[in-house]
Amino acid sequence: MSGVFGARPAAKVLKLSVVRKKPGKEAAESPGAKVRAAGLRPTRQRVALAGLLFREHDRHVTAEALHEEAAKAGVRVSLATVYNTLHQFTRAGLLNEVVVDSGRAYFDTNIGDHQHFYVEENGELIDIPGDAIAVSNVPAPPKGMTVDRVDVVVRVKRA
Amino acid sequence: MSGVFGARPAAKVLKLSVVRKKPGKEAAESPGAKVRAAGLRPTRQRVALAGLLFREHDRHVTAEALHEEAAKAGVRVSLATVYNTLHQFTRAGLLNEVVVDSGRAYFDTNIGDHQHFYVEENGELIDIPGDAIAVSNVPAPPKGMTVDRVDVVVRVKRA
DNA sequence: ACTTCTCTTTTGAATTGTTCTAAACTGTTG
DNA sequence: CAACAGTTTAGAACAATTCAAAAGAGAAGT
Repeated sequence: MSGVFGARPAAKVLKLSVVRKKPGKEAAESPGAKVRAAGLRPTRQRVALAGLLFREHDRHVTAEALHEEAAKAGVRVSLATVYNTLHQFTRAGLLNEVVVDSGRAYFDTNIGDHQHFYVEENGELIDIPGDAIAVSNVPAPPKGMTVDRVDVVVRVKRA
Repeated sequence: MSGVFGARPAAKVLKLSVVRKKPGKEAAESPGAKVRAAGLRPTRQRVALAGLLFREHDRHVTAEALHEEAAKAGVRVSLATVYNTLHQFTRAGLLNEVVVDSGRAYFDTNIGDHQHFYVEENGELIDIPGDAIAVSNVPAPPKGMTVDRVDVVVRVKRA
């Protein structure tokens, strides 16, 4: 693989390097700022992944999918790094892990309190607005335990 | 707008209940009968596994765990058969698959509508009485889709 | 710019949980 | 009890994820 900088047509490189701005406060936090705010070094791959992830507010990705997406965007990142990064972001509170399928992990850029529709047929995840669903009467957790969070998954299928 | 649960009109609060405890005839059904009733040949291994599984009313097992348990009980069954059997029982409505962890599948002998506490720390699953939790205002599923079921997982951790 | 220190990334192997395959086996029926 | 279809088995194959060792790259100091 050739070096990232220098040996490539300008268009591709530009897309990535233009993200370099420091003055003033951006309306939307820049990827770099987000990474830094999470207490992580803003490395090329973390910033790039953050850029892809937080472009939209409600994204649901698997590690594989993000890895592919990065590749298509011309970002060279190993799959292991994608996994590492997703977990680090999750630990840092930038992402939410959603469990809907034993077999693959989904990560959600929406970290607010909300729930999901899950279409098993094609593995699609759809957000349910946070204030839509209400769960009541959750019983007290077992002794010595506290509720970490309540996940609601509405499994849907073709009518 | 609450086009809840497919064709159900105007229901606002979903009671996730239907605790299905048969009053009189509890363990009346023999393992063999259960297997047969499910339309499966009562082979030695299926009957043995059914015997282990349905001894208690609320059991949560993984394939590995059941396989080990069988071994300890002196039943010689291959892991593949355990997997096959668990899936067949699930398809036949004798078991419920519970998704709480991307990585392993749990099977529950309680087939009534109910929910779970999940202790991530040790992978323990604890039943929440079926009529305890209520979920309200589930929005209408995407076009052409119907709600298959609503899963609620209360993740708990050491206080 | 150069060094050094530490944190990151990478590649590929290793693990884990689950499914597949082909051959051997066993209920059931005639 | 023969014959067939349904089952089981061991092990290979798989998919998703993690691990390990070595190379690479920020950050800070000089």
